[in-house]
Amino acid sequence: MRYAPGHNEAARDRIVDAASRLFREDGIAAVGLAKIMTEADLTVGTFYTHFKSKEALVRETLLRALKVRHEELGQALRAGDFEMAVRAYLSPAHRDAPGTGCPTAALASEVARHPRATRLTFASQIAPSLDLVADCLSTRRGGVEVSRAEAAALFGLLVGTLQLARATPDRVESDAILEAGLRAAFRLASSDPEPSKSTRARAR
Amino acid sequence: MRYAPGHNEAARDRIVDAASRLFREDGIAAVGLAKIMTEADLTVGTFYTHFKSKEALVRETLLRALKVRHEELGQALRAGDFEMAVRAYLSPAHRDAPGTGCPTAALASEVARHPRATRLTFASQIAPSLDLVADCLSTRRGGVEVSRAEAAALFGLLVGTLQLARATPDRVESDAILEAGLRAAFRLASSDPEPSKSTRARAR
DNA sequence: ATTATCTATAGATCTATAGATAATGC
DNA sequence: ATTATCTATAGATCTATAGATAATGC
Repeated sequence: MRYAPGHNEAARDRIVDAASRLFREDGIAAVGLAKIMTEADLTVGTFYTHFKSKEALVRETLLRALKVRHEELGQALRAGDFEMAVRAYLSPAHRDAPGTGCPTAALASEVARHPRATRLTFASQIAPSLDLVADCLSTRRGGVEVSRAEAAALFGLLVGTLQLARATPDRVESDAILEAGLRAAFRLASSDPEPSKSTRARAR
Repeated sequence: MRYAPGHNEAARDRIVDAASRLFREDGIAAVGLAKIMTEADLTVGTFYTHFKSKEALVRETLLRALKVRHEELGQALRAGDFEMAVRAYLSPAHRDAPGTGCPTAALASEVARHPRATRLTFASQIAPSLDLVADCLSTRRGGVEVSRAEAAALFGLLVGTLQLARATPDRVESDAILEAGLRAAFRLASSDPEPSKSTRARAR
């Protein structure tokens, strides 16, 4: 080790932090390495002493951003504040700050088009968060078993609703979507039983 | 008019059709005009006799793809087949065919980063579909008024869940997400009342 | 001596434009 | 005569690499 200890790690961290924010703000395909390296106060050439390829950086940013999110979710849920966590997710503040917000809402559809290795990284990192949500749902519903997939459906609601709110140019309508998403999320998370066949038939 | 009547329109249609599919499959930023024009059996230079810019083409593809989707949704709902429409949306077939599938699931997060004109096109085209869904929900819930935003929350569930299923590399887990999404969608669409405060309190 | 950085560049691609060519109706 | 097409190219950007330079520990 010749440069000061931690020098390499510090530079690498700056690259990941810049990429993590830029990818979420502008999309992975739309952000070039030059922009990332400039934000990290380095020149482009240095990139490849830290990462094998842009795709390796993508995996690293997903890894780190999803880990950070998982920690925050764990804290919120251990505090018993499921409703607060959902409210924060579907808040105007989150909608307006994609760069520091949920990586899934910002990048899921793009990740779906990336190589299998990247999708595996993504899936392995959201799994623990989904399990936390599943446990939380299970408790709220009085102990009934809740699968990871069922947690994914609730998460899907949050992700999709946030995306629609972000794509909606009218602020008032966008706010209304966030609030309707909140009500729907609480309904899904509630302990109410599935609707019976007779109730559904009557509703037609 | 000197070329055969309809010549211009036919070429323009081929461009929009190719772009519409490619954008949904690979993302807008990831698809170049050269690829689109090759798929349309033309050379790049011709692009600008049909569109002012790539962004104008993006607006046109959103316009057309969302119109097609709206017609299909209208047919399904007029046939009274809300459940079938939801099943088709969260089907493995739809998950595996993004190029001809829902433009919102494929492109919403990217559209959110595009210029206001593009977002306005997007919003104005999904609005009628959301209104159809709102009417359908209203009927299913016995006539209670349902807002466009509430329909957007249900739509958000479908969009987000489909995206998660697409990003999930494990086929079995991906299928499970689609099925959990279905159950959640039917629950949101049901006539069951909102959970009461006491029920929610008990669930903790 | 080692290693992270720099400059410089390769080679491909991107959006967009200019000017020549080909296809048609008047 | 008009217009959609073609070829060719400008100028910027993209990912990635090569080789020189600077920063440190031994």
